This record gives sequence, C-alpha cells and structure tokens, in this order.
Amino acid sequence: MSRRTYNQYCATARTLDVVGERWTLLIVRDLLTGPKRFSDLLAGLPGIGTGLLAGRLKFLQDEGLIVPVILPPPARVAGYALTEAGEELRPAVMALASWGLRWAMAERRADEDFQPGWAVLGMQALFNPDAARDLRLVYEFRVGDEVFHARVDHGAIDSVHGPAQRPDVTIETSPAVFVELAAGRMKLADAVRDGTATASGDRQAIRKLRSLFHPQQPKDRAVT
Amino acid sequence: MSRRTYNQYCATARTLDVVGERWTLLIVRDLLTGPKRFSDLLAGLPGIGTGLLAGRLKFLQDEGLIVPVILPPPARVAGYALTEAGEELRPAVMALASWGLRWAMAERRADEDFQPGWAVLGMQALFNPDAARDLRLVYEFRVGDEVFHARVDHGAIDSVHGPAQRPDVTIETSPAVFVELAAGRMKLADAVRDGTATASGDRQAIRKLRSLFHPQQPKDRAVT
DNA sequence: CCGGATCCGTAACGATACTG
DNA sequence: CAGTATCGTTACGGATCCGG
Repeated sequence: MSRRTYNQYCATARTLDVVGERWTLLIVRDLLTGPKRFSDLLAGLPGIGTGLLAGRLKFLQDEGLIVPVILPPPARVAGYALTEAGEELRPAVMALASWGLRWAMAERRADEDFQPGWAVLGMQALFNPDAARDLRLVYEFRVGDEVFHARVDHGAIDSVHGPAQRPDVTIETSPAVFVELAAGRMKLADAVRDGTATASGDRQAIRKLRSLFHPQQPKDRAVT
Repeated sequence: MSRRTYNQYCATARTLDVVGERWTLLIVRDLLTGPKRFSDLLAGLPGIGTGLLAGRLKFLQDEGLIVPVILPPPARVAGYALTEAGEELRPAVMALASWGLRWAMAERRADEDFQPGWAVLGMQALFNPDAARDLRLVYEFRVGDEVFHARVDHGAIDSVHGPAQRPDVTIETSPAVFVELAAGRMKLADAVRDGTATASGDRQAIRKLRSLFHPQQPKDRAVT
C-alpha cells in the first residue's frame, strides 16, 4: 500500500528512501548533463520500461528533485530538468562515479551499452583542479551522433550535452575509440595518427588534456 | 538466472551494480564506524531479514568490499570489516548523507527508528574543517547503551564505535535528546541545564562543539 | 512518433520458522 | 549466535495498447 521506506532517522537512509530505488540515480545522472525528454531518458536507460520510467519521474517530481520544462529553442518540446535539490546530488553521483572508475571499470563487456554522454560525468570525476588552476578553456566532443562540451575555468569544470559556443578544441571520434581514450588505454595523439580521431583547435590546449583528466590508478579487485 | 545488472559501461552504473541494491549501502554505512558482527548489523537494519542480510554479506565479500574478521579483544568473535575498496565508499556515503541533512531530515516521524551510531556519520558530514584547523580533541559520546567517539585532528575527523582512550570531553544523554542536539534543534548548554544531558571534561572543548559541527541551513522541500 | 497507462510473468524482498 | 529454508508479497521487465 504505502511506499517502501527504511524508516530510519538517518541522513543516509532518508536519502536512499528518495533516490535509492533501482534506476533513480541513473535518471539523475542523465539529467546532470542537461534537461532531457522522456524518450532521451528511455534511450539512456536500456531496459527500464516506459511504465517504470514514468513512475520514477512522477515520484522525483513529487519529491521536488525534478520539474517538467519546455526544452530551450529550437527544440521547444516537453522535458525534465533538475531542481536545486536534484542538482545538489551531483557530489554524490560523482563520488559514486569516482569509486567506479577506481574499482569497477575493468574491461568493457562485449554486450555492454555505452553512451558518450556518460563519459562526460566520468571526466568530471577525473578532473584535476590543480592542473587547471590558471586555465580557461572549452573542449567540445563529437562522439558518434552525440555532442557535448566541457568548460574548464580556473580549477572548476562544468560539462553538458550540446555544442559549445566557441570551443578552443574540438575532438571528433567514434564511441569505441572514445571509450579507449577515456579509460586511458589509448593516447589521443595515437588515435589522431591512426585517423580514428581528429583534434582541431588550440594545440596547447590539446596537449593539456592529459594532465587535466588524469585518473588515480584504477585497481581491479581479485576475480574469483 | 544471472544477477541483475544495468549493463552499462558507465562508472556510476557499474558502482550501482555493486552497491545499488536495497540495504547494501546501509550495510556499508554501519561498517564505516567499525567492524560489526552479524547480529549487530541485523539490529542496525530493522526489517532486513536474516536471509537477505546473509546474501548481501556474501555478495559484498565476493565483490571484495568486506572481509570476515575476528573482532578485536575482548570480544574475539566473528564479524565483518570493510576492505580498502569498501572503505573508499566513504566519500560517496558521506555525500549522500550531506544531501539528506540538507533536504530530507525534516522532523523525525514517531515510529521512525534511530540509533546513535548513525549520527556519527552525520557528524562527519557536518564537520567543519576550518573550525578545527588547530585542534586536536577527542569527544566521547554515551547515548543510551551505545558508545562512540570522534577524534578531531587538525582539520580532519574520524569517528568510530566504542569508547575513546583518553577523551577530552564526554557527553552523556538519551537517544531522544541526542537527536535534538544533532539536528541543531536544541543547544547542548540547555540540555545540560535541564539535566537531560551531562558534559564533562575540558570546558573549552565543550564550547567548541557548536562551531565544529555546523550544518548548512537545511532546506525543506515543499510538501504537497 | 511521443508520452505515457495497463497488464502479466518473473525476480527480489520481508517475515517467520527452523538448524548447527 | 549465525545463519538456512520456506513462503506470501511487492517490485520490476517486457509487451501491448491509447490519446495527442
């Protein structure tokens, strides 16, 4: 009858009462890179089913984490955006992503889904503020048919879906190659030499990329 | 047949494949304040059921986040402790707790469970490093029949279950009063005056308490 | 085609009883 | 005390259908 809750007066438990159910934090993840429409979310959550997604969106609305919006021109269609409360889950999602980068991103499984937009948040998690202390740069990424950009500004980073206004650098590549680059298993310079990626714009800024996003050494857990 | 997974090559999704199921992060939360035995965990997770707890513990072991241990003397009984991988979930759990403190800790419901140990993590989330820049203090809390302590050391904090070696301050009170204190709805000085709490030890350190753990202004979401 | 609502089989969970 | 076994209930996943 009533909603399932942990029924604990504990900040962690109360948070999980709101965002702890299956799919919920992944919906937030997708909205952290900008407003999305129902079908965009559906595409970003393979397997969820329309009914469950609709239910989650309704619940998140009731809880005040998202609001229905009209997407900015030229789209002008209905969508969903994070509220301030929803946006403030960013540190938590990033912390989960950081853990995953370190402990759970072993080789990509063959059938495993990958969407470039997800890497946007990964980049935020890998971002090295010290290396960006005196930089103000905009990187644009065109991966498959997705476009997103990262705005680096004096130790801070912000990255969202969509093209940049005046990118300093534009990187263009395929999803498969992008995975390898993001995981640090391939160097951008090598991909450019192969012709599997192109990087245009400020050559200084291109060279900075490696230092801006450098992971901790990922550790694999023992596999039984 | 096989385990339910999001099947996404995304750091957040991979993390949630490991710790995203019901109860899992709360088990981690309880272990973040020190090793626990099966029945301690059971008591800290009202409603979980022994079978599910056993299953979760087994899974977390397989994933390398926890290990069975013999608890330190004088207990000398079997229990579970976090591994390095498990311990590194602390930032994520703290981020979720911080969000909860700000957005989801409105009044305690009458039937809602509360265990002082949970507040230990809340205190870490509320901890203000700047106010502790030049301090080295140990606070011990005796709440109901639980004892825990917080070790403040030059901008860092660490808090675990069990008594402290040589506390600078000892606070003793009931769970009900402790809730009010932790939530900032009651002042320690007032509780001491009422006789509902006692605070003994370094009076300077007692007075420091308010500045060390000061919350952001909690915001309540609109209630429909 | 987009944004859902409805229905149904399956998997996950919750409560209790039981065992070494 | 530390679990395993069992069973009724709830949540999820997939498909189909509907109104704009």
